[in-house]
Amino acid sequence: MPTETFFKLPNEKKNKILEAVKKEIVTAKIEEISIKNIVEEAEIARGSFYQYFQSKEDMIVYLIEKQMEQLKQKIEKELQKCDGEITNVFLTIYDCIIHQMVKNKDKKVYAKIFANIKAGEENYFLKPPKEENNHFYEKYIHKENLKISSEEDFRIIISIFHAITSYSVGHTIKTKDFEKERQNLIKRLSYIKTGIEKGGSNIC
Amino acid sequence: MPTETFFKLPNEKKNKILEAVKKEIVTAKIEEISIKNIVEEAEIARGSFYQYFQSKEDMIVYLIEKQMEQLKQKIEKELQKCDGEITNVFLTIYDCIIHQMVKNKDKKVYAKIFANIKAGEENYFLKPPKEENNHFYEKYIHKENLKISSEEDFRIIISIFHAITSYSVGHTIKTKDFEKERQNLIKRLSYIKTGIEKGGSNIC
DNA sequence: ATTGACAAGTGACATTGTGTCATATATAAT
DNA sequence: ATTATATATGACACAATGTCACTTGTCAAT
Repeated sequence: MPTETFFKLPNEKKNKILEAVKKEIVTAKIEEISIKNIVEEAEIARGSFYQYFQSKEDMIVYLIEKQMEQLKQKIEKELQKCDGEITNVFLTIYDCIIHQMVKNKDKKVYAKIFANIKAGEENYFLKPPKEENNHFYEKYIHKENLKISSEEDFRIIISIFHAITSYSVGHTIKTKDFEKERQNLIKRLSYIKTGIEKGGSNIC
Repeated sequence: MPTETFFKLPNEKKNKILEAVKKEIVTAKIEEISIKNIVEEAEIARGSFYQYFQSKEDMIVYLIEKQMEQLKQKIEKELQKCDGEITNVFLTIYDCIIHQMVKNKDKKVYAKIFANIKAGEENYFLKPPKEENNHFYEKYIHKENLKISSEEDFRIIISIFHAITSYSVGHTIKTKDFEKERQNLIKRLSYIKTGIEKGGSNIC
């Protein structure tokens, strides 16, 4: 987390710094992000940077979490309108993510973040389904049509959708073929649905 | 790729260098891998390192691909013994990967590699199912029981299994609860199977 | 055995970047 | 006006990278 000093900064200055950070994240490879470039761009002294952030890491993590918080809000907003059918829920989530990477003011930042999420890392946008997170999904997903006999089963099903959605996002970044990849996701969801839906035909 | 000079090196020296690289990969955070440490450990001059490798990147990529090649061979060997049932194929792949991270001489290297695979990156062990790769899977997977009406469908199904397996590997690294995560994967595979299998009951 | 030409090895060096700290400046508090 | 406290600064010590002019080793041709 940034220091109190940083948060007390006049908004204009704070924004100038954050914009400089974003510019650097977008421009450089993640591992080559340079504080030097950031302080030059933001027109602050090197020492000041360290008055605001503990370290480079600290700054990157803060910015990522900030962006992900915005994404999460967008997702929640969209999910209000969703019918609760599980495949639609995850398609909505996918659409939100892609929207941020295509239409958002900070689209390049989002793209960079998503391209750099690691397998063994916490995954901000869709947290892996732990107990606490379950009730986030419970709010939006109708469970009646699911082949589950326990909370555990529900968690497993969520994790399947989570994995497929993440995978599709990753591929979309790689191929940049948005139309095609969305169709592929729909097909994947459809396949899974037939398995998890009682009775189960193959419509999406 | 390393230079010709590197490949011409006596095996002993080559190994000493590779072991030094592995040690550094295991010890340091991926983005903090230091050539300084490597040349000290391997007892070669800094300049020599650059005679062998184009860059740090080049060296890391080479080592990762080398390890992944070994993994791939192990996977192929195990798949020979497999019955061709798609869930068993992917469970076998998962088991091979976990085996490398638990029992192999270079287990820590594998763990580090898998923990650092990014969403938007090529994924060495199980390449994303493109046309060329399909026939790798075709060799080992029986298609008769799958709900497919085209090659495209087959690819989609493979990608689902691919995503689930990757996800499970990622989680296993994170939780380190091997037993539990394997059970979870089996449940996931079982859920998916019911969807892709004609008729489809829920046995794994 | 000597030569010479090419391959391999070396470490000092220029460059770039990091995080710190003593000092300077601004702001608030009495 | 004076003191205290918070914020800003950039020079500095340190560390790592990649390069290059130079040394050393190898080996075929004479």
